[in-house]
Amino acid sequence: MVIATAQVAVPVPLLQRFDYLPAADGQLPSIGSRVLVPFGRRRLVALVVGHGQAADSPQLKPIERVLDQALVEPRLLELADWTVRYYGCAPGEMVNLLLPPALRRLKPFRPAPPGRLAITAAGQRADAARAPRQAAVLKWLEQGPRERQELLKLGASAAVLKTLVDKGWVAPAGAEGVVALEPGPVLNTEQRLALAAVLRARHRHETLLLAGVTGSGKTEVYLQAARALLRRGRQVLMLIPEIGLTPQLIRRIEARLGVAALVYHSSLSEGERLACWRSAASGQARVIVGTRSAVFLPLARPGLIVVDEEHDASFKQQDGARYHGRDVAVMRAHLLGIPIVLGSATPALESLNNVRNGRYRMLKISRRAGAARPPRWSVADLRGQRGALDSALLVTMQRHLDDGGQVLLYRNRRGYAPVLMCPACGWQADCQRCDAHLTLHQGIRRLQCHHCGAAQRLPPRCPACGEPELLPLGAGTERLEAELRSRFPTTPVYRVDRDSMSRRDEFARLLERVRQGEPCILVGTQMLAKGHHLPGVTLAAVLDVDQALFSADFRAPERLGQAVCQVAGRAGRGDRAGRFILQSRHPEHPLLAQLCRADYLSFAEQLLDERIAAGLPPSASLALLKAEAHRPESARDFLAAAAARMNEAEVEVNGPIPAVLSRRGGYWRFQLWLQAPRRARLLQVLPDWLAGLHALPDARRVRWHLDMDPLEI
DNA sequence: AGCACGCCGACT
DNA sequence: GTCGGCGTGCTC
Repeated sequence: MVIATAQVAVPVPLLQRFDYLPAADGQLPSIGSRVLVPFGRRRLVALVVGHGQAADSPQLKPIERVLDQALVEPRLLELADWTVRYYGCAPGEMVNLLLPPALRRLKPFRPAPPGRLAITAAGQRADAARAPRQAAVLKWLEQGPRERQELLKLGASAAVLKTLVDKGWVAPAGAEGVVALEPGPVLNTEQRLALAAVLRARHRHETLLLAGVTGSGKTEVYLQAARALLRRGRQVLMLIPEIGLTPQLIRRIEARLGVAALVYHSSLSEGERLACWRSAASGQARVIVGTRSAVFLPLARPGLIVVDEEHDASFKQQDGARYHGRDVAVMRAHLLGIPIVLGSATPALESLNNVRNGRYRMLKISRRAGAARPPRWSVADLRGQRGALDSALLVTMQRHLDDGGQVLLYRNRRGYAPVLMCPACGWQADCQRCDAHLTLHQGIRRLQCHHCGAAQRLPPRCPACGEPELLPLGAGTERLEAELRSRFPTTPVYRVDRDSMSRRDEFARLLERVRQGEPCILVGTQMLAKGHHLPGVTLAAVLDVDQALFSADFRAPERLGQAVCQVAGRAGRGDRAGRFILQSRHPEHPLLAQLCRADYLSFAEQLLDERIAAGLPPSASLALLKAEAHRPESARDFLAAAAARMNEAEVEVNGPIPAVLSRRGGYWRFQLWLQAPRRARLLQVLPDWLAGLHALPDARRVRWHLDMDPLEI
């Protein structure tokens, strides 16, 4: 006998859905319902993803309770389903993708009091003359939203705050509605054309790649497009790579669009995430800015998706469901039938390839906004130089500082020195658990492994031979900072990296100070290069590009070009001309010549030709099966068994080969390359193959996962 | 992933 | 005599 069942995605790493009988009331919950199900000896929060029929069998259990009928709308379910199938992960991951943590808990979630409070429109009209304590709070909030903690410190009591929230005079910041509007700049011709193209697509799906040089005012295009859709009552979702500078972005969006913008990312508290999730689902949140996980936020009236800095690798999730936020966003816009704008000064080759094959439309902005001009480029030859800084660069720096300019130096290595060596016996400080050197951090007198986090005190002498003077080799940002301080004693030197900017507002405050315009030197890592507008910077330099020139990773040239162009893009964004210098010991390297000769887009088009010629992504589809184990043979044998089971002529299998970092955190890492000229074919054969791997005896002894469209090899 | 069951070594 | 190590089996 067959009976009707609910197909349920249960959050376990198994490749099946599970069938359940209706709950005690006999009704099957509708698709998208959040349910509580018995699972083994446990009870789990899960999602109904389908209805079906199954042969009646004693192993079928009834759903214990329906927590929310039809909580997740079908199109979002479809998106999550596409994601788990495309990336080869367990259907149960859908639960993690679709529900905020608060709704994945067994216990009903008690929302914590909101972090930031703001006065509402009703609160502004309210007459609280008879309630002096409430009036005081309203007065404080008239100057802008404040932290709850801050209000309590000022003397508000929790009871007063609760009363105000209950009356609707005060609300969690972001839900308060209209903010004062600020006029924006006038768009130039290219910006207007880009905006017009986005607006033409407003009733249908189209992927628009907004390739605008650094400083070209891409954000302004997003904002005006967003405004048009907001006017039609639609919501706008904007994805950004990292949360570093969201407060500034939020302020700008609110000031220009006159509506509250909500933030969604994983470092919010569970309560805040839930509030944002609900607000997005209800349609109350008009603009939502978030990191990749926000791509799965429910939207009542979606109108436009924007992915800013679409080339950025942080859109790729590196654990759990390893999805690419940009690519899922494109799929979502497709399912919703709405336009999506991918913006970048340095688009990913994947996106450029999609322009070539007609899937995306390119919108170019080739000139900077306002009066700013592109910086002048040159390469400095580091050969024969003793320190990490070329002497000609130092002279140029001095000249720019004397002229009242600011200098920005990029070095992609934090710490004092990447290697610590004994000059007597050749010993080097290496990580015990990784195939890597330890980085010297002089300030805290420690050696740190940047791959596994291991740290130890700085040894007073060589552990191998007793030599007391150990030699730091190479220079990270910390050493550069010290060297710059001694060479420019009267100029402020600011270091920007994860070590020096531990608190988020610290960096924001520094940027604020730098924008005052006083001459200074900024030295830092990625953090410094990403999208900041620093009009006072007239000179920017990349201090060492050489390791990228000879990397084994086929994406290294692309990443190098992106980093270089982003750093160059920091120079000359104000009214003064900018200068950009690349330091290298291989100034004649063709890649550098190519980069300097052309703009990023021609450089990238050429790289794309080379990739296509070599049959590498994005022309071919690539997936990596990555495995790691304490014993190297376990990982290698597992992958070898996996390789033997792939019997598809169209899928080329390579490996197992050791990963670039062959040992990390005590695990030996290997990978198997699966490459196919046609993505569809690869996707077709993967599910059965993966299911077979789960059944392999070694599958439990080895940590492994599939990485579809890997960015890190 | 959890969580149980099960079968072998050092402890009150 | 038992507490607990982790191998392996199962989850609608």
